[in-house]
Amino acid sequence: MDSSLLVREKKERIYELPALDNVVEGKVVMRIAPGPSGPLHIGHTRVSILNDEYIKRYGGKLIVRYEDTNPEKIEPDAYEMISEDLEWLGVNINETIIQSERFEIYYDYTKKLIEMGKAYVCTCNADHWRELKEQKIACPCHDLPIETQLERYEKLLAGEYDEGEAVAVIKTDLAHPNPAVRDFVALRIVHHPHPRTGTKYIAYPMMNLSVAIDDHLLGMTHVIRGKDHLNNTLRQEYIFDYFGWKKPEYYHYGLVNIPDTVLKTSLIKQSIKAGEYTGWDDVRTGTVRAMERRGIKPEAIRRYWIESGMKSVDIQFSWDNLYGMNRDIIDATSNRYFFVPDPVRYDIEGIDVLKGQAPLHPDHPERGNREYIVDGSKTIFISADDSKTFVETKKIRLKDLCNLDYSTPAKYSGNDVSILKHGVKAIQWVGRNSVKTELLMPDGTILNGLTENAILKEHNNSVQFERLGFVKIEENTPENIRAVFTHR
RNA sequence: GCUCCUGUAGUGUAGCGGCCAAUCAUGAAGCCCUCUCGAGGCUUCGACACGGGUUCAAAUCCCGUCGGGAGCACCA
Repeated sequence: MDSSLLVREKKERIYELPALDNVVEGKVVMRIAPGPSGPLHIGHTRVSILNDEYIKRYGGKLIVRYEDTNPEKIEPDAYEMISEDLEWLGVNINETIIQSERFEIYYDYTKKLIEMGKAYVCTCNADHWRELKEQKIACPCHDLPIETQLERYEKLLAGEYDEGEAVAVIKTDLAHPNPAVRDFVALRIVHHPHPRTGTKYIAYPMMNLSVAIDDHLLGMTHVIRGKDHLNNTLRQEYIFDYFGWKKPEYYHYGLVNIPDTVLKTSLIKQSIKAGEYTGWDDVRTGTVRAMERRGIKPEAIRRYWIESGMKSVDIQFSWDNLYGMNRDIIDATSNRYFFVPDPVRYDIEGIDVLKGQAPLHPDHPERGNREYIVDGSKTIFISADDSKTFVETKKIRLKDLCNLDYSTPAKYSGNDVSILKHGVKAIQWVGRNSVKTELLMPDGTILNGLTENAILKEHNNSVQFERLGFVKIEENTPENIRAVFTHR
């Protein structure tokens, strides 16, 4: 019997996002709708990539819509930062909309809803109103005549109410079994100045109002959002139904739990202010800018989210998986160099001059070599950790140079590579002509050390420090090298 | 409390009633290779939450239990 028949064929799996429903090729309109409270973080990249992938697949238009309807939570720089982040991610934006420029539109539609008897202006105490809702009871304002509602509405827009004194409310179904969808606020009063419109407006739309109106007006055909918006979708659908608008296809992906990462923009902002973080790109945060700084490629992030799909199950984000994908991308392009953290000096005796060479990349010899000449006092540095090993094992190999026996100074012990087979360790080293280097680690600490000077000719900013891991170079001068650790 | 979403290996994912003694990636372990703790090659580990149904046949359909998550904001 032919045993090869028993071997199962290995299937390559192609990762593809699920097809969208009701697609008209070339006519798909989708949006990314960030609140400009800070730059994007890794969690935001999912919806960005998904939308971008679908528009690339079907053709159409991707709109970025800044949802700046809460003046108290706006970071004025965020608009610019978010657009930079999206560009870095490779997300192609066709149109940009800013909601704070569209308040009049929201006011008009709210007025129409009041005229239709589908909205009211409520002057009740907020807590009381909420309690009534919980008991499925209409507040006294709910059923006032439309004329009264309109009068109140004019007063609301004109600023005759103070904060908390009045809100415009969309009627849904007070008897709805789901308490989350019963009557929701559409407009509220805020006196806090808006970074873009100042004090021009005091009636601020709530997201369910502005989102529903804009999704319709901008012609959204498909909407992808996190599962946390499920109830908001239900609320927004009331507005669509009242106006008889065609609803987009909605998709809700599951929540992403991102472990060991600071994501909350308000916290990051606070830490920056306190001088604890160096900025929005501080490597201890999960911002897109921090990813970029650490040498994570946008292609890796994209692949990660495509492979994760769009299911509504809650998922656990895995840095290991992302690093694996990133390693796939940068390994071939990253040349190898020796970096020695916490250097310990050794002089070598027993030979006049040492020569050696190492490939820039072991899998790509055509790229050439790093050439080594060590003479004079034959001074080299190895890391404190390796030095400890040297003291213990009495024998070590300086990779691509020579073997050493322990003593002070160290003793040259030939250049027979085969000692590696007998358990001797090959370690990285640098000579006197090495460059002072700071390596920033993901926990914010700095590893000080020396890097071989061949790195000065490196143009690519992702390289691998042998036996340590991949790093991204931020500064590369004969005086100083600054690098950020990417991953192993 | 009410409402909604959801349960396939450590993590993510494929599966859409028979092709499933369940895919792929990542991870972990081992071996080979390599002058890196990288890459590559090979091998191994590891999952259908549970209980009932329906059916000739269930990971796949139905019901229940249990578990995870979200919402019930004058935030987005």
